[in-house]
Amino acid sequence: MTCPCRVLCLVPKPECSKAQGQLPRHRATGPGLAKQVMTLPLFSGLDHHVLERLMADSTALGLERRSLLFSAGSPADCFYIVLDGQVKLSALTPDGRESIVEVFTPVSSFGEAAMLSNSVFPLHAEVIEDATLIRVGRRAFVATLKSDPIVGYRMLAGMCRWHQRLASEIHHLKQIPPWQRVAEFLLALTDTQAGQAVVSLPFNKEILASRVGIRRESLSRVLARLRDMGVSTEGNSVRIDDVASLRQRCAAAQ
Amino acid sequence: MTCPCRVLCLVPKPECSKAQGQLPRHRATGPGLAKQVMTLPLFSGLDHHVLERLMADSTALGLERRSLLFSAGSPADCFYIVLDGQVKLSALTPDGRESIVEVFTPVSSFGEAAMLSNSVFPLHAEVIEDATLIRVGRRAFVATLKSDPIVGYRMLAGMCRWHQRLASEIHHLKQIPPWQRVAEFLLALTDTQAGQAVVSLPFNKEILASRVGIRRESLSRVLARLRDMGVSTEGNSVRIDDVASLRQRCAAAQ
DNA sequence: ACGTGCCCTTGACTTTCGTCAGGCAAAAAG
DNA sequence: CTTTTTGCCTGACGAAAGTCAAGGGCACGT
Repeated sequence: MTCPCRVLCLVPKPECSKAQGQLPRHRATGPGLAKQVMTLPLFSGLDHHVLERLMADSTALGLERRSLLFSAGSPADCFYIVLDGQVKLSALTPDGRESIVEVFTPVSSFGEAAMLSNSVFPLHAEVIEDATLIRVGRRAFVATLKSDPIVGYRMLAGMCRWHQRLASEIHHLKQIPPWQRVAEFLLALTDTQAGQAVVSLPFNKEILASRVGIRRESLSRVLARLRDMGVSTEGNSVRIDDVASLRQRCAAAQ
Repeated sequence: MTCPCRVLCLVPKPECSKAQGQLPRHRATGPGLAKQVMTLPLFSGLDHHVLERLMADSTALGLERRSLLFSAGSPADCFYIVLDGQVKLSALTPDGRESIVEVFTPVSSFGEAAMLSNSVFPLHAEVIEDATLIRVGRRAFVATLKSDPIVGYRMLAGMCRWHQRLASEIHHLKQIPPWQRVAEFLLALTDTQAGQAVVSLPFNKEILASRVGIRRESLSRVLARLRDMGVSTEGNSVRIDDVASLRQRCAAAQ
């Protein structure tokens, strides 16, 4: 279902009659929501009022698991921001198997590429965990972008930083062995620098395996092997006995 | 050595006293050069005069093999366009081994990310085949970018397309077995849809191996295996006996 | 209570990749 | 002309990932 509050009011104003807190299942509203959105690489460093102009014809969506957002080939007249839940982008291989390209968790965005290129979505997008999304319409976004040079500049810089991340992931996939990718993934989930840490996996192991580029059976084996290094898993929660030592092993091995 | 023509004149004007044809070992000059530069995703769809403003304080470089363009950590006050030759971007792993992140061949650009992010280069850049480059200075580029909204918009779209390419490469590395990545790399080098095709490798096999994410020994074995599928290699040239059939095998296997 | 589907794990087996080592040919350097 | 370097191939071996198959634990609905 579509959120009753069709037009987003990121920053409530006196003349705004839209009720706040209507985003289904989502905690932040108003300024809090804006703050979350600003953490996106695309929007980093932009002013509130610019953000409002960019998202002038955006709508909020509450979607249930298995909803199809769009499929490959459909026209890209918007892009999406994930506030809650999870959305999976996948491609269908020629023989009909599905290959998960990416999973988006809060707070992230996807589809800008297709929208700005004025083309169609190249992938399927499916909600895999009941989600709250913002659907950012093309018109206002592009209009704002064209009217203010600084906006484009900031967004460009943000995209560039994101590119570095992608490039480094490519580097990882090529040079780092799977067990280490798993270990580093786990380490990236915690802020603690030494001693023990407990992290909870942001998604199930099927998808985690896909993220690091191995089969789920292999992931099981890797996790079994990591047990010898003081990493114990139980359901969604993972306990790392000695963060520093694991970090060191990763650095040393490679 | 630095090109004697320090300031680029993409489109020669009456008052421009710089001699044309001074770019070492490079064929195109003036309008031809501009045409080449415009093929970059970053510049796609921009006008000539905008291009000139963007590149106002750019210089041409002729560099020999093994020249170090920049190393990780040095301030990013420019980016580079490869007109001729090859430049390798690499990282040094903790144990001192080198890992090649990317190789840039004509016509491509690199370093925009670091420059626009106002930070430092994260990688080493080394010329691996005598090269002709354009060094695009930060000042004029950013100034133009900030003054003209359309420029930023176009560049953003270009970056987004590039982003799709990176994302798809990540997908490949995760889901496609090495021999198939090699096969698809070869197939991507030719336009022919059926029958025989002869392609020449754009770089040596050490680097090709690095591109597809395997060791050079493995590449040798893969190429040996591909021989059974009608792919014969001899030095830099590769002959594919039946393009269509190889394509089909790639599609079927996965 | 029972069946069903989902998620995860494990074992046995196959395939492949990485590593170490050796060797060959052509080009470059002495 | 000899030596060195460079690029490439190949064999042997071990480690590791993929594949196939089976089974356990758990939540769910009936």
